[in-house]
Amino acid sequence: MSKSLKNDLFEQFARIGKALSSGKRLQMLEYLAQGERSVDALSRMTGLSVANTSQHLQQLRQAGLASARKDGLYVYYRLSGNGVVRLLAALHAVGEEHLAEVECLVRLYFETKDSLEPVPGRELLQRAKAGVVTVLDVRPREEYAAGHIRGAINVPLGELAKRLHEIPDDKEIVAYCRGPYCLLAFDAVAQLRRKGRKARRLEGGFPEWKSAGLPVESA
Amino acid sequence: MSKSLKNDLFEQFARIGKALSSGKRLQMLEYLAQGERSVDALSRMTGLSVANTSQHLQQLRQAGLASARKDGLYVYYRLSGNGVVRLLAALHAVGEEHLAEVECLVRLYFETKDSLEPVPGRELLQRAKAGVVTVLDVRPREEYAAGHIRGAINVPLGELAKRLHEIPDDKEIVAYCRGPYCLLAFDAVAQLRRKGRKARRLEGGFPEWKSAGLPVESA
DNA sequence: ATAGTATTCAACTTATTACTTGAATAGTTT
DNA sequence: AAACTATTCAAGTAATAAGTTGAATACTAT
Repeated sequence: MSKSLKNDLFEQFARIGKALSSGKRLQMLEYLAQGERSVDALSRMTGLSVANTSQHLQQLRQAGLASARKDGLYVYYRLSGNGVVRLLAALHAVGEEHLAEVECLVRLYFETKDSLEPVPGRELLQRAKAGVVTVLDVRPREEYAAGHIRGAINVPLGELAKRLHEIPDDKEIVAYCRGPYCLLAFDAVAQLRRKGRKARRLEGGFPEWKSAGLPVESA
Repeated sequence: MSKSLKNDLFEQFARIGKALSSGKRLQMLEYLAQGERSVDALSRMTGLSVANTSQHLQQLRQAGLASARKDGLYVYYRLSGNGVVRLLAALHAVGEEHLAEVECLVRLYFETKDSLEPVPGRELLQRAKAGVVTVLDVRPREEYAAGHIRGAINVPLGELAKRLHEIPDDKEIVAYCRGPYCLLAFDAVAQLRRKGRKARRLEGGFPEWKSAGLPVESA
C-alpha cells in the first residue's frame, strides 16, 4: 500500500479530529444536533464573538461535520448528516468509558450513579403507548418547537419548579434533553425526585431518538 | 445548571478530539487496532523518532484511547476498548460520507470504481457454498478466535505478505474485517491485487454478517 | 556490578491554532 | 439610494502543539 496515499488518507481523517478538538466546537455541534441555528444564535449560546463563532463554524464545515444554508440575512448551520450524531455519540461513549474525569464531573453533579439509570428509547416508546409514562422535554421552548418526541410535553428546566403542577403526578416521568451529555435532563430528574416524583432520564436524547427513526413531531 | 461544569465536560471530550487530530496518531490507532504493539515497533511502522512516538502514545493514553502494559524491556500499547474501534469507524464513516477528498483518495487507491464494489453478504454465502471463493478474515487472531464467518481462514493483515502461499490461488478471495469502515480489508484487497490475486471486499464486516443471521463459528 | 536496550523526560525551536479587531460583503428595510 | 444587519475576511498577537535532541530511568543479560 502506497505510504503517502495512506498518509494522505489519515490526514484527511485528522481534519475531522481537529474539528472535534475544541470544547467550544463540541458545544456548537451539540446545539446544532437540535436543529439548524444561525451564526448569531450560536454566538449568543456559546458566548463567543460573532467572528470567532463564524470561524469555528467554517472549520466544522470544512471537516464535513456541518453545512450551511443562507436565507436572507442569516446563515443557518446544521449537522451534515446522521453519521455526525453517531460520531458524537461514539465520542461520548469513549469519554464515559475511559476518562475518569468525565465520570468524576458527572458524579460531582449528581452524587450517585444509579440515580442516572436511563430508560432505553424502545422501552419508553412502549410505555408511552401504554399511557403509563409522561414524557417530559426539558429543553428550551424553541428547541422543542423545532422538533420533539411525539406526545412529549415541554417544560424548560428553568420553569420546572413553577410548572410542576402541569405534570400529572400519577405516572412515572421520563425526561429528556439534547443528548447523553446534555445535562438538562439529569438536572430535571434530580429536581423531580426531590419533589417526590418518580422520574428517570431517557437514554440519549432527542437527536438519538430521531436518528433511530422513532416517532417525532414538531409544533 | 452550572455553566462551568458543562464547559469542563466539553473540554474533557475535546481531549479525545485532540488525540484524533493528528494523522500520525490515527495511523498508530489503526496499527493498534490490529493488536498490541511496542513503542519501538510503532516507531518503525510510522517512521517517527522513538521519543516522538512515545509522546504521541502518551497522548492517546491520556485521552483514554489506548492503554499500556509493560513486559520486561518493552511497553506494549493497545486500544483501550471496543468503544475506540467504534469511534474510529464513525470517524471513517463521516470522512467517506462528507469529505470529497477521502473519496478521491480511496478511488485513486483502487484505480477504478467497480473494483471497490463490495460483495454483498448473501452473494458471498452462495458462492462460498459453491466452493468458488476463499473467505479471508484479516482481523487479529484473538478477534477471529472470538467468532468468524463459517469457513473463513484467518491471516491477520500484518502477516499477509508472508503467508500468501497459504491462500489458494485458484479462487477469488473475499476479505473482511470489522465493519464497513475498518480499513483492514481495503488494505488486504489492495495487497492481494498487487500480487495478481483476484480479490474483493465483503460488504460490511463480521458484526454485520453475524447480525444478519448468517453462519458463524468460533475457534 | 557493567554494558546494553527500550522507554520516558525535559528543554528547546518551529509551526499551528484561538481569539481579537476593524474592515469588507451581501442582503433587507425605509 | 441610504441606513442597517448578519456574516465573512484579513491581519495581528498570544497560546498551544509538533518534533528534535540529549539525558534519565528501568529493565535484561553478561
